[in-house]
Amino acid sequence: MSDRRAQRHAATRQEILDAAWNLARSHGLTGWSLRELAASVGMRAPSLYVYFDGKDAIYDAMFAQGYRQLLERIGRLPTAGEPVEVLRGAAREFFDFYVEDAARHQLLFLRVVPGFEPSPESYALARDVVARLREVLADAGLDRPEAVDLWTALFTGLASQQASNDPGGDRWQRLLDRAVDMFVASEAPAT
Amino acid sequence: MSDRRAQRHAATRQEILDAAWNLARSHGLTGWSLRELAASVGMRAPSLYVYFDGKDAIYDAMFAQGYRQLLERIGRLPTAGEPVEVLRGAAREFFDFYVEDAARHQLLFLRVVPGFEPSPESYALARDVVARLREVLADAGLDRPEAVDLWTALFTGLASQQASNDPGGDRWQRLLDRAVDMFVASEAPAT
DNA sequence: CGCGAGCACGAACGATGTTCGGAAAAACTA
DNA sequence: TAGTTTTTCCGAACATCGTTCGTGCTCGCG
Repeated sequence: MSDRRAQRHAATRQEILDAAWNLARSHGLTGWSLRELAASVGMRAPSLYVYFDGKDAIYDAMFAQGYRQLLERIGRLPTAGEPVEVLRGAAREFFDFYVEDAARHQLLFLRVVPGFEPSPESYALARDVVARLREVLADAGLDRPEAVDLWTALFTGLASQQASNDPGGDRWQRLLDRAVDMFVASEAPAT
Repeated sequence: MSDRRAQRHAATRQEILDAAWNLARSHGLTGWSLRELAASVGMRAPSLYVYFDGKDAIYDAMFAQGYRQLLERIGRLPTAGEPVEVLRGAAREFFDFYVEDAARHQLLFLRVVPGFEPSPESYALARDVVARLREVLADAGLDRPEAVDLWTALFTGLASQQASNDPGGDRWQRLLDRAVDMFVASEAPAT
């Protein structure tokens, strides 16, 4: 029952989400209003409350969608091969994901939206990403518990810097490889 | 001439800034209004425009003040001694500064305030910090140009994680030392 | 047909940052 | 001291924001 309705419901929800992403990319993650978003899908602001409980619920859906995208990308990462090459591939994948959409990076990894806290269900997706990353690092020989913390801190910070600094050619590529070298070097000769 | 006036002016500006920091610490960096801030210093909102051009100007003054504090702290860092110990001291100083005031960390290193861009004069202070950090790292043997980028990315990221995760005893201390080890290890045996 | 559920809207509320004009107070000048 | 100018402060108001309420509208189903 109510199949048609549920389908139309979901479709329009996705249209609103897509429009919200477009606004976030063009006007900044928090630089758009519900009235603008509604207008961009041919509605008025109150009608959005049929599909979402409020603006924070929209951010929450975007948060979940972003982490689902990341989960899919790192799920395709090859874990076999030379460890340092595996790590370089992972580093590049993370960095690209961070950099290719500044608004998404701010929503997922920085805490840019003033009142917003992700829901438990959305936050679980974020923890899935950390778990998957831990697998990748462990397969490459980085099995210490703090490796994943250092890794995420480093690459989140690097991506933030790239967003605010000038893109100096292949500078970031070299920086990435050097960061991976740092990880590998710290693992090899230590205790 | 107009000494008395200028002095009172500056004093009240500082009172407003202090009250803004208190509000930022208790209600969140963006969780306060001009009306609240004015009330906390015995004024009404429009009167704040005598001392600041608007809310962003207040954020800008806070931004400059925060970087002046950091500049003073890292200016006192000892640069003589065993390199790894110098680096550990610097790491601890940076991390402590980041962590001891979450609102300040968000204002200075993350881009949490929606419309705010620091003024050129305030941004120059941020570049002074980077320059000073470059000196410290170079004195300790880390003189590659990308060292400072990796350093700031790593510690900004670690501080952000600490702010959102649970404080697990001396876990962060070990993480810091391990990060410094990573830097030193990457410098010693490489090219 | 009638009816109930889902959808969309206008109007409005409280709160926000900001502007304007005028009143009070302070500082300076003669 | 008296007059004038500058500085400080505030009430009122504006546009915009997220959000709520009440009301129609349009379907599909009996």
